[in-house]
Amino acid sequence: MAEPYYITTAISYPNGRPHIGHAYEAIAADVIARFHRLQGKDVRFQTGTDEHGLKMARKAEEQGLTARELADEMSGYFRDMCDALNVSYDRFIRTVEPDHHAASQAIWQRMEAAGDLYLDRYEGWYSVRDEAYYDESELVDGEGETKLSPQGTPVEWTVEESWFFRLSNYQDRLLELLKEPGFLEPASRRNEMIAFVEQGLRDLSVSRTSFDWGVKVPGSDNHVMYVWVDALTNYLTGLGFPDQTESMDKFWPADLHLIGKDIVRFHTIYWPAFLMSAELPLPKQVFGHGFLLARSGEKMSKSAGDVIDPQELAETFGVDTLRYFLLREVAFGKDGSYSAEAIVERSNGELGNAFGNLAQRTLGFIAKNCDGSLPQIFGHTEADNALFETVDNAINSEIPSHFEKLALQQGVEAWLQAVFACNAYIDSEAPWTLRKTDPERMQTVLATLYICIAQLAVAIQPVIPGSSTRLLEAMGIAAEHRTYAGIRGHWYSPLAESEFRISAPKPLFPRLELPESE
RNA sequence: GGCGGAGUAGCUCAGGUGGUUAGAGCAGCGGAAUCAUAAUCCGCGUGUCGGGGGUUCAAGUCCCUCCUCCGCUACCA
Repeated sequence: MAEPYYITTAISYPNGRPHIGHAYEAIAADVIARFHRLQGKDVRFQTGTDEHGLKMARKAEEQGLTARELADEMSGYFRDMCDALNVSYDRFIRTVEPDHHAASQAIWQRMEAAGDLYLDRYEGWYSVRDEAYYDESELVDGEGETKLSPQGTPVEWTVEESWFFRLSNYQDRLLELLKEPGFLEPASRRNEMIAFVEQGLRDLSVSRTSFDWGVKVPGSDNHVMYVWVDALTNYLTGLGFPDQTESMDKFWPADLHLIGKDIVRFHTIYWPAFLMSAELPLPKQVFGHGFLLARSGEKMSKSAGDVIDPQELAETFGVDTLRYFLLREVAFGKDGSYSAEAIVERSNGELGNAFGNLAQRTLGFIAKNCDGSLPQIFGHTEADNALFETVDNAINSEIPSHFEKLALQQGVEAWLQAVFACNAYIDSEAPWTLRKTDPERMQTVLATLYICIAQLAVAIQPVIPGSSTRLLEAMGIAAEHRTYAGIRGHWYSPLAESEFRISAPKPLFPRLELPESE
């Protein structure tokens, strides 16, 4: 039975349209999911939207909609984005779905049974305008005796009945967990969370009575759960929790929660504590990726107002080009920047000139000079074997080990180096000269390239699935050979001896021009 | 304020536990080739490794200090 692998993105809060940051996370998760599928694993990949909470309720009110109507509309945009970006999720979850409410109430009841929930009062300085409580230390003095929030809005001492979670009970176990190497990556985030726990954990207010757009607290109908309690539970809902389903057995605990660096605390402190309380296994790894900044250095977020529609970017530059760019340009885990110039440069330089053109010149040459039949092999030289070794080392060792460690940028870099090696090889072997001087050697050189190109196309499938598949189909590579293991097998000679004929190839990555409007 | 991270070629960045002439990609310059999406290949870098001080036979790599930028410092998500 294939090894299971469960990966999730954070679920997006759809109080605005998807922006490039959402696209980045979805694409990165998709690349990881596709990579593990190619490794032969049984992958489950979940993404979705987190639709409860005060902000959604308020937004709906502003627009004269019910919260549900707004959620339905907005969630659709996120799903459309995933589909447009070729994100291969197994389930797109919505927290408004009945099974999710059931799952959230079930985990609540388990936490309650463990004695970790109690009813008390939450009091503090509340800003109506900010809809947030502030700590005494954060307040600034206003005119006279008044206190103001850090945003300068008025605050008043407010008391609200609330359920609390005994987060403080889990301090020691959380510290141990956070210190486990690998649980929280990249490591730069680890110290922050350790410091957070070490300063002492207060119990967490986990219900609200001031609005009702959320999951009802079992037995306390006037309370809805704090959105994070229900949001985090989505990772279980998708597997059928609380039922002891086959999926639960197989996929829980999750192998990877891929999230943005801004919500690391919720995933590495609150979530593990909830799971400990509910006596459920903990996720194996949480990875907090960085933010995408516009070249100007500003954060591409909905609040900044500089929303760039990812689907528009995909239409302008191509889905695969956008996917490739995001992985190649940004060191995974760090912040990165994007610009039309940078996308065009990467696409033309690496996808078009290096890889696309390699395929084009090789396949075109074969189509023109071998009557469309695949060339024969008349014994390999040292140069051939050196190239095979380079490519094999890339696809069998470097790329997988980098991807395994979520060093996605370096994985793509290793792939590109192998592409460069193929271009150097074709130049030094010069089949266009051999055509006149040594036709047999020419065939061997072309066959060598054919094999290497197919291997490179397979290796880069997770990143540019559409283009890779198109190329592999044009090359006659059967679906069962389009895996890391399959493409290293013995497929070339049978293919060459088959009825397969290659036709004149079409450019894989057309040359891009910089859009006028940028 | 406290804790943590970063400052390396024009640009983007690599450089575990200190050790031969500090590296890569892009851009730039020169050359080769002409199969190909005018794409490719080869060659070319005297950089105060943020400033200053120190330890050491030897420091980008350790210690001290200063400057600049960034992250975290709980109940919006």
